[in-house]
Formats: sequence, C-alpha cells, structure tokens
Amino acid sequence: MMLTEREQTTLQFIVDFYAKSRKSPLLTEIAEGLGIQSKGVVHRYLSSLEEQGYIRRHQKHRGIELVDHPNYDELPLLGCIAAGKPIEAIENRELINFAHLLGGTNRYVLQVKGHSMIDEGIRSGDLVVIEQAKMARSNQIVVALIDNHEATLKRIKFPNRDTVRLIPANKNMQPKNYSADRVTIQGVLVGQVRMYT
Amino acid sequence: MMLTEREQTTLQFIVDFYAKSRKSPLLTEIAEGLGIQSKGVVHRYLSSLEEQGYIRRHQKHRGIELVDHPNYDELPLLGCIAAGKPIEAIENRELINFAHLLGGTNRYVLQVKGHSMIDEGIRSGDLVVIEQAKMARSNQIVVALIDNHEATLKRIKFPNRDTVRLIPANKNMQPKNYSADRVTIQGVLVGQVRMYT
DNA sequence: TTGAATGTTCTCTAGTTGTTCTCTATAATG
DNA sequence: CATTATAGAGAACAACTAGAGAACATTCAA
Repeated sequence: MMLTEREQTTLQFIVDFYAKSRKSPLLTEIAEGLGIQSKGVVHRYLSSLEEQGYIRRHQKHRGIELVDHPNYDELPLLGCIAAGKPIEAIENRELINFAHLLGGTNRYVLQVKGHSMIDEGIRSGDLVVIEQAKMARSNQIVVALIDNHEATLKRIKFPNRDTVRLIPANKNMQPKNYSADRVTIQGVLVGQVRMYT
Repeated sequence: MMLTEREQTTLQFIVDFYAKSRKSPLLTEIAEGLGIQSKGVVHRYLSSLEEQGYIRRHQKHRGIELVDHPNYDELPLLGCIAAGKPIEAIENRELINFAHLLGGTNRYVLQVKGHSMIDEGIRSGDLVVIEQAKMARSNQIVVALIDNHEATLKRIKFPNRDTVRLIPANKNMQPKNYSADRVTIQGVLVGQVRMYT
C-alpha cells in the first residue's frame, strides 16, 4: 500500500490519460509523459503498481487496465453543461480534486433535515460538510447553537457588535436577530454533497 | 509506555504533515520541522513511536504509516441538523465514505450552468458527478444529447417504446417529448457536490 | 509473413533516504 | 557525586529510488 513518488505520478498519468482518451497509454507514452527516456523504468513502475493491485496488465497492446481503487479523490472535469446547450468541452481537461473537501482534520458531516435552506439548494437528506470553528465571517453559512440547545444551519450576519442575524434560505421563514451572547457558532459550511443511488 | 515531549511533537508533526500533503515525511523533513540537524535523532524517536504502536515503518522512504489514523475518504457523520432543533447525535458515529462517489473509472464531472434543475437543488455552478452510460432507468437524471449537438441535464422518462420525455426541474420550464432516435444518453447523475470557499 | 512497434528482462550507475553507531550535553534525582 | 533519562550531532554504512540502455520476446499491422 505504499507507492513511491514516481509510482504515484505514473498511476496518475495513466488515470489522466485514460480519462482523456479512453484508452491506456503505451509504455513510451508514459515515459514521455514522465520525462523518462527508458521504457524499462516505466515497466518497473507498472510491475509495482500491478503487484499492489492498482492496475492489471494483459501483455497486449494498450493492455493496462485500471483497477477500481477507492483512493481516487479526483475526477476529470469535462466541461460545463447548460440548459439547452451542448457540453462545452474544456481544453485542458482539469481534474477536480475532492481531497481538500475531506482533508481537514476538524471536519465532520451532518445530514440535513427540513427545508430551511431550500433556496440555497440544500435539501432535506443532503449531507453538509462542516468545518469546526468558533468564528465566522459575515454571510457564511454556519451551524449556530442558540441558547445552548437549539442548533440550526443558517446564513449569518453581524448587523452590529452585539447582534447576530440568522437568515434561513426559505421564503416562508423569517430572519431573526439574536443578542450575540445567545449564539454560539459551532462550525462553518464548507461543502454540500448529495448522492444519487 | 509514555511518550517523551520530543516524541509527541514528532508524532504531531507526522500527523500534520500527512494531513497537509497526504504523504509521510522523510526523516530529514521531520528533522527540519523539529529544528534538529541529525536524522539519527529522528530515527530514534520513530523507533520509540513504533515500539509503542503509534506508527509502523516499512523501511522505504516515506514509509512511515500512522496507525489508527482516519482514512481521508471518510468523514464522521455526527448527526442530523434540523431547522430549529438541536443536533441529534448519532450513537455509533458513522463514517461517511465518499470513495464510491469518486471510485468509478468511468465517471466525470460537469459544472452546471443555468437553472433548469433548480427545483432539484442543483444550482448554477454546482458540480455534478456523471457515470458514463448509454442506458438509463426511468426517473433517473441523465445527461442527454439531443440531435447530436444539444446536451442537457434532465430527468428522463419513457412514456412508450418510441418516446423519451425530458423533464426539467424548474417550474418555468416545460417537459418535452422526443422521438427515441433523437436522444442519446451520455451518462447518469450519481452525485452532486458544492464547495463553499 | 515479415518488419516495425511494443512489451519484458537484464545490468549498470548515481543519488537519496533509512539505519546504526559513538560521542556530547543537560537536567533531575537519590 | 554518580546515575539515569532525555536530547542532539554527526559519521559510516545499507537499502531504496530513479534512470539509462541493451538484448530479447511478443504483438500488430501492412
């Protein structure tokens, strides 16, 4: 379960290459991609990757097969999709990295119940990633504890030094002001995830 | 069975280093981080940490492995948050695993533009994870290509064998029927992610 | 079928990183 | 005062990583 630096870049190159072209690279293509002259070196990396279960090889042409590995934290960003327009292909196919969403040491997940953030696109059942924090900037969405027993997910503002304003994202609900000493911030919203089965 | 001061700071440094860069530090990096000149000293600390079960070492470079360290594909699910109610703590602290959202090799990300899925909680700017597929089940949300040049994200239904119905999630837009041969399915929505900075 | 392209297996080299020593210093303690 | 535990420097060596490239085997495509 330990990849060396070069083995990692090799694997990443294969993943990227496959994401872009839907086929496996040749040894020479990998070598070129890594700036290496010798395909023997590449072959050694591939052997190690195979031994560790990241790839399989059928000794054919473009025979490298990626094994599904739960450690990928990136996906290729293929483009934008707009209502009624074709997919704009993105030239330099970016990779979206989700690691930093998960990476923080003091983050946790809450499942949302109710519809107080519906206009923000946060629906009942969604997962929100919260970064533990005691402070927040105005306009951030926070987990706020009111009078030490009522926790809510709301957008926060500070109208003045002694007042905290918590704003739901739902037309049917009203913002409320609280004196600052009644509200404790428990965390700040850093992400929202929904999984469709 | 106690850690000395320096052993603790060493361990802390490794944890922090891993959290930031997702790889284990070199002895020299640890030495530098602790303000030590000699990697021999670091090695002694590591031996002690290993003996006491805090780390494992595979005598390679970057071979330090933290024992009992949270996987970075997972975050703890602390509970539910409802509008106006306290956080319901979940007893057996579940870990939410995002790996299977990212795991597939034939998945990619699109950034949404426009508001055709707004009632589904998918907003302009959101990232959607798409699994490449040519088929879909009724009621799934798919990337559909119409007449080979217009791609959209819509909920799909099959009213009858020859007809495909694409349904936007926006009250201001109307569902449309197409003859089946005009519509190509490019992928199925498997996830939606939004990151707040 | 045959030549070119590609994959496999080697040996060699260099540089980096990990391991094992010995030596010194300081503080706490009986 | 001697002893012990902690902390550090640094040298010598071993193990590992990285790369080059040659020779050979296999696969592909004309």
